[in-house]
Amino acid sequence: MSTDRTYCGTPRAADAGARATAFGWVDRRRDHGGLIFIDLRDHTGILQVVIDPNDAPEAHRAAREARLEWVLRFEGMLNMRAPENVNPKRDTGEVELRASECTVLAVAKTPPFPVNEDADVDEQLRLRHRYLDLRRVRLQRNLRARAKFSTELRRAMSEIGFLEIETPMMIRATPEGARDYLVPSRLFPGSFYALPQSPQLYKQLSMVAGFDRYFQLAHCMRDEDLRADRQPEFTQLDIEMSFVDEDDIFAALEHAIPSAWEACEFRGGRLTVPFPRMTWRQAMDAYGVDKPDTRFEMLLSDLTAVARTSGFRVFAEAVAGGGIVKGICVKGGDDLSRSDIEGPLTEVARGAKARGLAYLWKRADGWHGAIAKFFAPEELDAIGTATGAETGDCVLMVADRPGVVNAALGAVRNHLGRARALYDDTRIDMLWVTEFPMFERSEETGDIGAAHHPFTMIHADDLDLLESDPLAVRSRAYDLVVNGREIGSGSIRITDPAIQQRVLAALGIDAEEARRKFGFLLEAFEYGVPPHGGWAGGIDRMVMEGLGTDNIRDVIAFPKNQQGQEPMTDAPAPVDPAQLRELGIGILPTTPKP
RNA sequence: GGCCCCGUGGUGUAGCCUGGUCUAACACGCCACCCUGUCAAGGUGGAGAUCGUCGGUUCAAAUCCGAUCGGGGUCGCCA
Repeated sequence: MSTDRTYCGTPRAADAGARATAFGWVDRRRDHGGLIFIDLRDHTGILQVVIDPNDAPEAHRAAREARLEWVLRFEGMLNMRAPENVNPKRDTGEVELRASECTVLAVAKTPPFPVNEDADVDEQLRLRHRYLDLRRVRLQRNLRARAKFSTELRRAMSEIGFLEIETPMMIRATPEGARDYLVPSRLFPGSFYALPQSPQLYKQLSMVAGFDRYFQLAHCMRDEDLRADRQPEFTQLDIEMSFVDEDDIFAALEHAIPSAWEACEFRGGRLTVPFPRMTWRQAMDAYGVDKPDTRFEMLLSDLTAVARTSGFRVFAEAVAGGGIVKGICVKGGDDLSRSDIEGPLTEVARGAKARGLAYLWKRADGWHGAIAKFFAPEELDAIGTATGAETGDCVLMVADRPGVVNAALGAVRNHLGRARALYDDTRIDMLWVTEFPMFERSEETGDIGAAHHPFTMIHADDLDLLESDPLAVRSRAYDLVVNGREIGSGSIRITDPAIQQRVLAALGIDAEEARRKFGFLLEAFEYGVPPHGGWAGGIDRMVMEGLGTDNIRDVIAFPKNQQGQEPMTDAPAPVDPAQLRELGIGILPTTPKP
């Protein structure tokens, strides 16, 4: 049926004069009573078909019945259009197919939303008819871009000696990390597989097996609440390498990601390699966040010294209580009104738990603002010097615990960057953030947990702090950050059993528990483990960034909604009781709402 | 679980703040007829909405109040 098929988007002036057969969906029809024009659409584009009742009465009869989204086959002659009929808005606008035959391959109901235009439609409805949504130009483009990105990543990884190894989808539940999706075992009632949150342990075992350079476009599942950039199942570029340090891993990714990125012409962009590096400490100090958006300046400055001795009690008391004071300088911020600052900006700062936002304007005649009177002239000068404020600028300050100060100013900085358009939207800043802390304390429980994971190697200089001051220990974990978003993370792993044991001890995991949870990994390491490290990054998020969309569902063919349901197939759904019985599973009665 | 936003014909919106003139408007789509060079074709006519649901206030509710359901965003969560 498809021999000699002419794709709708392809014919050009040079093709005129040939017979052609085209297949596609009706994008639009214009029925003049006599002549009928049908815009025939496939994934390559749109071709105008003319059906003239004098030439082809049969075809005309068929075309008269046709409606939007019907599937048609046309046979005819590709003709040049008369000059006055050329449509310059369309790639195929110089030609048209003069139909001799028209075959209706399928009729279509009136679609529930327009397929032939990029209208905003309720997302639930789009998901219910995802096949129609995917038929639209935008998702066609997104998913084709994604496929190309994946293909190019595979090609680039293979090119530098990486081997793609598939790891299992049904594995042992991991005790740490996100909530697992469970799969019941029929042969072992009461026992469960888990779907992988990542192939972490398998890829490390591949290193023990001597595979040396592993990669996979790995599907991962995590049963956590969803966000605009988070789906319960997602795809990672997952890599692991033996006999390497950070430089080798960065170099591999600085080959693969830019190759794929540039092949896809994402944001017209070439990427500059190597990607800049910054330690976690530098990121926190200067940007207030561990995923800095380096597309614009407005760095955080430390004002603790000035604040300590100032007459502004809010500042002085914060410092006396062990807190810090930092500020950012908003260039040209003289246009920020008191209500701008006390309204939206303070709201942003409060969102990060800050109690308020202090502000000073530097004008030609000196410093202004409600708190200016609490500072001595030399203190104001010091603030100006530290923040780099000049006449016409505004300084915003927060005093609190270091964590709150950084988070609040970091959030205000990002907000202002966006609101004041401080960067060029086509710009792509990729950077490595290195030397993350090894441990962090849970706000809720107060317990110490692994910031990355328990197999992350300790920074060589900090080994001695492992027992005395674990929270000060730096790890050899790193993130890749793009325009202020984290898209992936990795680490050099621990392969020294003594260090591993000390890390587990710091986490409060004793030898017995360790054997129970990760015994197979620790045992494998006893048989000759190469030093190794790796990284994993979200393909979905990279493609989002590349295409400039904020919604992860726009780069996934069949995504779930925010409740984790798929409205098209209506999953999840109850199953037959017999199926449950076979698995030895009973359903508890749901707790009635009070 | 908390907070914020949204819910009006098939689709997208207006109307809601300031209740009555809403017997709910507009565009697209749909149906019929007319129309031989359009390309967001055009013309004429038509069908299609108890305004998410329930309750309350009122002489009167799309409009005000409460609850609830659905969707989205976000915080928690995501080693």
